[in-house]
Amino acid sequence: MDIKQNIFVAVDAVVFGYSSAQGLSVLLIKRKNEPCKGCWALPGGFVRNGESLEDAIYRELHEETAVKINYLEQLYSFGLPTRDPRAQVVSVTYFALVRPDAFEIKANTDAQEAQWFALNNIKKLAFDHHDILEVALKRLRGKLQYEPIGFELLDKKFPFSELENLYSSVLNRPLDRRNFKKKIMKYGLLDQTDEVQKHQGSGRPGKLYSFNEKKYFELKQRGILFEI
Amino acid sequence: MDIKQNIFVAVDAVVFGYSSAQGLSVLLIKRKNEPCKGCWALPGGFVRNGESLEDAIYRELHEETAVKINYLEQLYSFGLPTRDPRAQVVSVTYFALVRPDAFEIKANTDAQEAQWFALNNIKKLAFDHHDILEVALKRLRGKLQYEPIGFELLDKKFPFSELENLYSSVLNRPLDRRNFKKKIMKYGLLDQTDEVQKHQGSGRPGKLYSFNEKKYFELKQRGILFEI
DNA sequence: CCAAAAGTGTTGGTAGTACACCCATGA
DNA sequence: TCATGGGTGTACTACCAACACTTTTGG
Repeated sequence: MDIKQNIFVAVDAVVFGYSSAQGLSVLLIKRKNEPCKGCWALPGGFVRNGESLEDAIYRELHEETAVKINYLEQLYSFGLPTRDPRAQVVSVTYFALVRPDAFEIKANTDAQEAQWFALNNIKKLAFDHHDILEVALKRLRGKLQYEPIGFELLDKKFPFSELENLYSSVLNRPLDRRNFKKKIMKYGLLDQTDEVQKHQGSGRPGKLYSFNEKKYFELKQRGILFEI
Repeated sequence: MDIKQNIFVAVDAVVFGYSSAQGLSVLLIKRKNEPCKGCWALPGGFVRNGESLEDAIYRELHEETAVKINYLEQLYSFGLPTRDPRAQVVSVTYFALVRPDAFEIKANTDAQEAQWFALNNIKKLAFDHHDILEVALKRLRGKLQYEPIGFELLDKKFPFSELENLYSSVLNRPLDRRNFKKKIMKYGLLDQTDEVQKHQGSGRPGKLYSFNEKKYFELKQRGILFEI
C-alpha cells in the first residue's frame, strides 16, 4: 500500500453488570500508563496486526478484567482526531453484558485494577469514554424494550421480581407488577422452574424462572420480536 | 506511540435512493484501481491524517459521486483481517439517504463511473461490500418502522401514495392505504399543501404533503417516537 | 402477629385491522 | 366513457393501562 496513514485502531468495551443491590454497574479499569495514568477508563486497547476487531476486544477484556462475557455486540466507532492526545486513534467500541456471578474480577496486564462502579457513581473517565458510556446506555435502554436482552444480565434462574427491578431501574420508571408479568409471559420465553428463591431477607420467596432460548430463536425466525 | 500497527482505516457508505419507478436503489462506483479494478463497489476510501471519520466519508462521497446527501449516520465497522487482500483495513461504514433529485451524478477522482443500481439488480461487489449492503438494508428496514426516516428519501413535497409505495416496497409487503394513512397522520408530522401532483400519467392527481420537522423535534424531545 | 415481598383478575378505553365504494383526471 | 389511481369511514377485535387484596415467609 502506498498511502501514509498515521492512524491507530483500538477497541474499547462498555461492560454492564446488574444486581438489585447495586443497580446497573459498569466495569472500569485504572490506567497504569500515560496518558491519564491512574484515571478510570473503559477496558480496551490496540488491535494487533492480523487480529479481528472481535478477537481484539475479547483478548483485551480477558487480559484486563478476566470477566466472563455473556453478550457482546459492536456499539459505535469514535474517530475524532483529538480524542487521544498521543495520536489519532479510531476506537471501535463494544457493548457487553455479564451475569451477576461475574462480579468477581481480577486485574492483570494493562490495568492496576479493574472495578465495578454503580452508574450513578461514575468518576471522570479518560479520553472520550464518557461519551462512549452515554451511547452504550442509550443502546441498552433501547434494546431492553424490543429485544429480550435483559436476561443476559441475570442468573440462569431468577425470581420474577429481579427482572422487574432490572427493567424498572434501567428504564428509570416504575412498572406495574401485574402488567409487566403479563407482557413478558405473553411471549412464552420464560419457563417457571420448581425452585424458589432462598434467604432473601424477609417476605415471601419468589418462584424462579429461566429464559427459554429455543423459543426465542423460533420467535426470531418468524420475525416476531418482543416489546415492552 | 511505541506500537507497530499495520492497520489502515477506511470509510465506505451505502447510499440509498428511491423512486417509485426504480424502487430502492444503491449508489455504486466502478473501481479504477487494483485490486478489483473495474468491479462495482461502495463509494469510500482511506481516512486522511487529522481527518474525522465523518469528514472523510463526506469528502469521499463528494469526490467520487458529487451526490447531495440528505441523511447520514454511522452503520457498522468491518475489520476482518482478510477483507482486503492488500493489507488489514478496518472500514467504518455509513448509511446515507438522498432525495430523488440527487439521482443525477457525476464521476470523478477515484471512480471511472458512479451509477445507481436498483436493489434487485446488484452485481457482484468488491471486497465484503455485499455484507455491508446487507447490514445497511436491515438498518433501513428497521429504522423505517420506528423513525420517520422515509421522508429523507422523498422530495420536500410528495403525494401520499409515494410514501406508501416507499414503505411497501422497502418492507416488502402490501399496506392498506387507509390504515397506513391513519397511522402516519396520527403523529401530525405531515402538512397537507394546497398543491397537487402534476402529469403522473393517468388517474386522479394526489395532493402533496410535506414533512414538518419542527413537530418532529417536539415529539422526539418528548421521547415519543413513531411506529408503523 | 407483624412486616415484607410475591402472587393474582377484571374492567374500560384505545388503537389496530379488515374491508369497498366513489371521485378526479387523461386518453 | 373508460381506465387509472386517489380519497375516504365503520365495525370488530385485541391489546394496554389502571387498579387492591390475599398469601407466604422470617423475625
